Amino acid sequence: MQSKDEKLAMKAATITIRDVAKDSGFSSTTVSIVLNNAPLARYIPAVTKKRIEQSAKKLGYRPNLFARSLRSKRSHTVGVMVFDMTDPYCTLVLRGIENTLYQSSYLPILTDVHNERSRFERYLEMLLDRRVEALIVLANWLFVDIDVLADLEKSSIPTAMIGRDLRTDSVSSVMVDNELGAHAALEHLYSLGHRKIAFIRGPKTLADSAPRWKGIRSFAKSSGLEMDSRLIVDLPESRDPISSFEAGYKLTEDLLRQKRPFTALVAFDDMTAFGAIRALAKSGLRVPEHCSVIGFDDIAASSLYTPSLTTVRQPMEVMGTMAVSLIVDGINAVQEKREFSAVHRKVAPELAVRESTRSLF
Amino acid sequence: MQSKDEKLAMKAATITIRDVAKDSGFSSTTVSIVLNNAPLARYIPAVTKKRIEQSAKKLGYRPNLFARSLRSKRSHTVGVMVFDMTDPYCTLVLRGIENTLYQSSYLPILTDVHNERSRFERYLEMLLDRRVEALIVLANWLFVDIDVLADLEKSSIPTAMIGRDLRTDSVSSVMVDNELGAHAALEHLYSLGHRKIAFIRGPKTLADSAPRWKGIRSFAKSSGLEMDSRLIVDLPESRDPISSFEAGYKLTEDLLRQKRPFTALVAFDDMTAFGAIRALAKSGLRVPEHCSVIGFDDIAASSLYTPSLTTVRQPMEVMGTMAVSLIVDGINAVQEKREFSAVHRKVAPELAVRESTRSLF
DNA sequence: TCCCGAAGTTCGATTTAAATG
DNA sequence: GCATTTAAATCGAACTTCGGG
Repeated sequence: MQSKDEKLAMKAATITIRDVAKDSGFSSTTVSIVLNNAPLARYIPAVTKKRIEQSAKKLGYRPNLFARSLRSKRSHTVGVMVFDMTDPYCTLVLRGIENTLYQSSYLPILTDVHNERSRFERYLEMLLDRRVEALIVLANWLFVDIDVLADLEKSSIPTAMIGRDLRTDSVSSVMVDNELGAHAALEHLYSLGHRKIAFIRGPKTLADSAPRWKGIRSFAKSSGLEMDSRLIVDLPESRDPISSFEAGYKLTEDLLRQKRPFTALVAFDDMTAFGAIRALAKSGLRVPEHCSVIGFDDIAASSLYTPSLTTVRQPMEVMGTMAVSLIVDGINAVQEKREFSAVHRKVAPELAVRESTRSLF
Repeated sequence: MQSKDEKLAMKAATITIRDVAKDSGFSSTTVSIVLNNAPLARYIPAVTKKRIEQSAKKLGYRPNLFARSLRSKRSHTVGVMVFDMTDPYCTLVLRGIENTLYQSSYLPILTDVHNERSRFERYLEMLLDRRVEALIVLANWLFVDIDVLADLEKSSIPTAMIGRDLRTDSVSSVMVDNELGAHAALEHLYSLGHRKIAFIRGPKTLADSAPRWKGIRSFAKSSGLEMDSRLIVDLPESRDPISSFEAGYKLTEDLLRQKRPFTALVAFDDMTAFGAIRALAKSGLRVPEHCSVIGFDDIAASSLYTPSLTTVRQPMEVMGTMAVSLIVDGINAVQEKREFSAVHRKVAPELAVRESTRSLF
């Protein structure tokens, strides 16, 4: 009894292909062929097509995507896994992802892993259950975790990772060239006449730390710059990106207490730079008058800071776009049963010179 | 020929309920009942259950959600529409949404409308086609747009809007109490001894502007504070939240040029405050030594700024959580065929006193 | 009536195979 | 054989109905 009423109500609310068939006077097969412009549509006369299209529009027909996906095994959906949404680094990358996906008519399912293994696994399962056609992993601030990669590999759908370079041929990656960026940062300070330079390096376990330091070393070597090991400190390991602000503050205080003069400071990233600037200010040191500071990333806040922060910009929006185009290629390859192998892209950063560094000349 | 091979390959890759039925020796009906722990499962002996569960686990069975959704008409998915993803205001709200959704096993589909009508409409259509069970709209920095509301209303699924107060009983809303917040901001400055105060108001067309100004007026009236109309300026209308930084900078320069002294400045939001601080610095005025500055929102950058920004905090994560719990209630009501009407929540902001304001006493 | 299990229908669209003139 | 159209099978799970003990 109730079910009869329901059915009527449903019919009123949701128009199926059969309703269009009935209204137009053709079979649902023909309607499907016409509306999807399938190969067979070649044989269908224009009048028929018009009649069907009019009925569809009149009734406001919208195909049921569950039914369609059930048959086609496609979801037109992409899973996006972010390791920490509150990291300011994410925002622009996400916009790049969203924007490019939009153009390809895919929809992103966004998950935030909170840097937790269990969340990662549960989310991965949920996404796979929903048959996302590809995966984009934003591995900002992620510590070495081989297992994560293994989980990803066995998922066997096109996957791109942003922010880590990998040596796999199953997972693509998009990375900034950390070495180049750090090299450019130090070169910038050197060209402004700075010779006594302090360094706050990244946490040892963070993938970005080593290449950035390598870039620093390489410039120092080629220019003959002497580095004072007492002016080199390391960020502690932490799961929380905000903590690099606090650590930057504390480490800068430590540096100042040593009374070894320095005229410039290279921070591991922008957050660390902000912490350093705060510590300098607390000691009555102004940036850039008393000390130049340079960061890395160019998060949104950096250009808003007073002084605005000189930094090495990661082209985040572009990186998001690149990741999407990689996985879209992957999806197409899968669709056409072609082989495809992972691609590893390293993008060049760009020096953003602003107010926090000044020339000594 | 190819299809035969395909079928075999598929069978190997994707295990259906029938495979479990075959393996366990029971019918697919029984398997379904057991694995879903349906009401009828009461009657099924433990041995049978165990056998079926073991088969399912052994084969790695995962139910096909398309098929399930097709029958149940449920997607376990929620659409999230953000008007501008790059607005720093979004991040924490999104985390609140994600986090709460996670606990209810819903997945968010994130869309970024870029403040464009056409994108809004296309995305709304896409989300509805995917049968999202509810909608959360993050209407930060959105200008009055009646049509948007109308579109939302006719979608007839539970909808919550964050950042706008509405007078509808079809769309719920979660808002900060702007009036209270602005009142508290001015009260704070007044209690520190400030009497000559400049104001940068929000754009006239932005919904938040009027109530915030009302809060200012109400405190001024009750305390007898005199306001100098030449120290009151308005942000221009713009689609881009970053622009409030630039406008804040420019307007503060204008204020300073007037040579009418002021010891404190109330900015419409944190971005505006950052712009103001930059302009003050350019004129050699230090914050808070020469001028106190207070913002509104408490975006992530505010506590990282030097000086750290005193501001009125919107409990953004909580607001995200509230929106989710409203729409989850809505979903449950729909499921149980209960009536439900929109709820309008106004949450109290909290004054975050930091370094950018100081006492004159 | 209670317990256990299976056959068959349904959800809505796509596709194959086949039937018309 | 050709243009035009359609009945029937399919995708995978869930639910309704029914039968035997």
